[in-house]
Amino acid sequence: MKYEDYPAAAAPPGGSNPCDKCALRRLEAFLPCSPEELKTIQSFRVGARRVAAGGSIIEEHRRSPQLFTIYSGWAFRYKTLSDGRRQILSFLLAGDFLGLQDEFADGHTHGVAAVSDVTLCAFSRDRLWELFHAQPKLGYDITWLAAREEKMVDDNLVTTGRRNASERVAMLLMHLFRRAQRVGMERDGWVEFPFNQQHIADALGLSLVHTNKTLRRLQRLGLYKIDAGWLRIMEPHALEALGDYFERPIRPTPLI
Amino acid sequence: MKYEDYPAAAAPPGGSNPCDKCALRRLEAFLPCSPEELKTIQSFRVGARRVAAGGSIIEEHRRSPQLFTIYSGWAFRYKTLSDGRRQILSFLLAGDFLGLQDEFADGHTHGVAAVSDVTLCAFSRDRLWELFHAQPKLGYDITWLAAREEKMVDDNLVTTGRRNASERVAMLLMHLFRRAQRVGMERDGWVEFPFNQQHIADALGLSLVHTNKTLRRLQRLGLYKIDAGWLRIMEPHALEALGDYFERPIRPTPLI
DNA sequence: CGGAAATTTGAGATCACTCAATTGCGGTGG
DNA sequence: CCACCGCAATTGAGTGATCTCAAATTTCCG
Repeated sequence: MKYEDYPAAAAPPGGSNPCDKCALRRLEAFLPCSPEELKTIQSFRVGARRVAAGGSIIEEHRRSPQLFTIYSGWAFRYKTLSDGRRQILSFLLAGDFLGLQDEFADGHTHGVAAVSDVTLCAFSRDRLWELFHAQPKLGYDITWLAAREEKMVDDNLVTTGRRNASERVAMLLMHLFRRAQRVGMERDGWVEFPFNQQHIADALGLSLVHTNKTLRRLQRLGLYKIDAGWLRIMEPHALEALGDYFERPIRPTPLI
Repeated sequence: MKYEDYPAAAAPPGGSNPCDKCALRRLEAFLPCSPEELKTIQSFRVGARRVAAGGSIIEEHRRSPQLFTIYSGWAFRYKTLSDGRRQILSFLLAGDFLGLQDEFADGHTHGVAAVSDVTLCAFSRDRLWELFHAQPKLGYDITWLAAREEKMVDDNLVTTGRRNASERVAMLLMHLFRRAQRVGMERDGWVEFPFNQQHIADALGLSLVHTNKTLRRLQRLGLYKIDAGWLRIMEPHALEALGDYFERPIRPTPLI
């Protein structure tokens, strides 16, 4: 695995001292961070990266030399079986930290791909241990993020294992909407929604055709609207009840 | 949440200085640990707990005041929907660390129940942060364990989302066998297998009846045997190929 | 030995899948 | 400006895997 295999780091978003000025840190969704921690994060950071919609962020069977925090855009983690069946494990958006699993498993974890154009902050994997050592608090925070991500996968597992098609779709729409809302992506009740039906099918463990039919049914019931890549939830309570999924207000989380 | 709600800690397995003498630490599956780390772990430890087969280790909607490492026996993490449908998220056995998710989510994560009789080492949740602070290496190890657990849930999600019934069963049998083998539970090719078909169905997202029929089919093909609560894999290659699941030798992991 | 729980089997219903064709839409070249 | 292309979305039809219901049968346990 060589660094050169990766595109050169682009200019980090936000100028020369980006972590200070990072727009994400102004959101209520994220916990404040001491100047000292910020400095450590900054030194851990090696640059930014931009991946076009549809592009690959981490190859499925390769170990990325970097860890990332998503700055903007939607991505997803996935695994494929040898005959091509694909399962999306979870979706990622601003503030999500990725690449950690690779640290502890010898490759063969999961791939990450961009749905929309994605901007990422890149961190040096080599210095991860150093980070834990220098600032135990940041280590604790990373554990926090890992636990939070696992909780999301747990939820998805319940969905594919025990919910029927309508319930799955209802739950996913609410889940994605709420998460986007949380990081300030809502505009007049609409949220950017760059997913196609194949993404949804692969996330829910359904076929493309059945996903389409289910999506249409809920749309005809007036529960949600999708227009030109934007999503609006018309009947949040109905969708939550249908999916038996009640997202409680999420506590602020750390931002690395 | 009061401590009194929990049964009093029983005598820790292994005597008065158990972490030193812990039988698990002699296994190749676990990384060695410096005397200093061991001392910190020891001080973090508040006792042991024993839960009878079928008993509850962590209630689904309550925050456990303790974290645990499994010392012996099989357990599982699960979630239930409001109408009672249950999904098993993952199985736990010796060396697995549990209760971490609760640290970062306000309850409402998952329940943990014992399949066989289970013995656990209990740790004080209050002192978790202190542990990260005092021994960053142990914090790093806990993150490692969290990432490893997430990887298992990822695998299960692929299973319920994209594998058919036979593939699911094949993959689960191999998975459980290999994990038990890894921590020294194999005896003459057999491994203790205290699960009933409802457990398997709930883990795989199948109905009980269909699980039974699938299990029988694979058994009639001579791929495995179950006898008096013990499992033997007769055709590992066939099961691995069927499940498209090839467990690679797992690296030694930390043991907290 | 008796009773409860777990397993097994059969039968019919249903949800989700596959195959196949059509429609809608944005982009592109003439 | 329009015909044409490719991809995503949509719809229909028939199939099949899995589910539910129901009833044995076996195993476990007191």
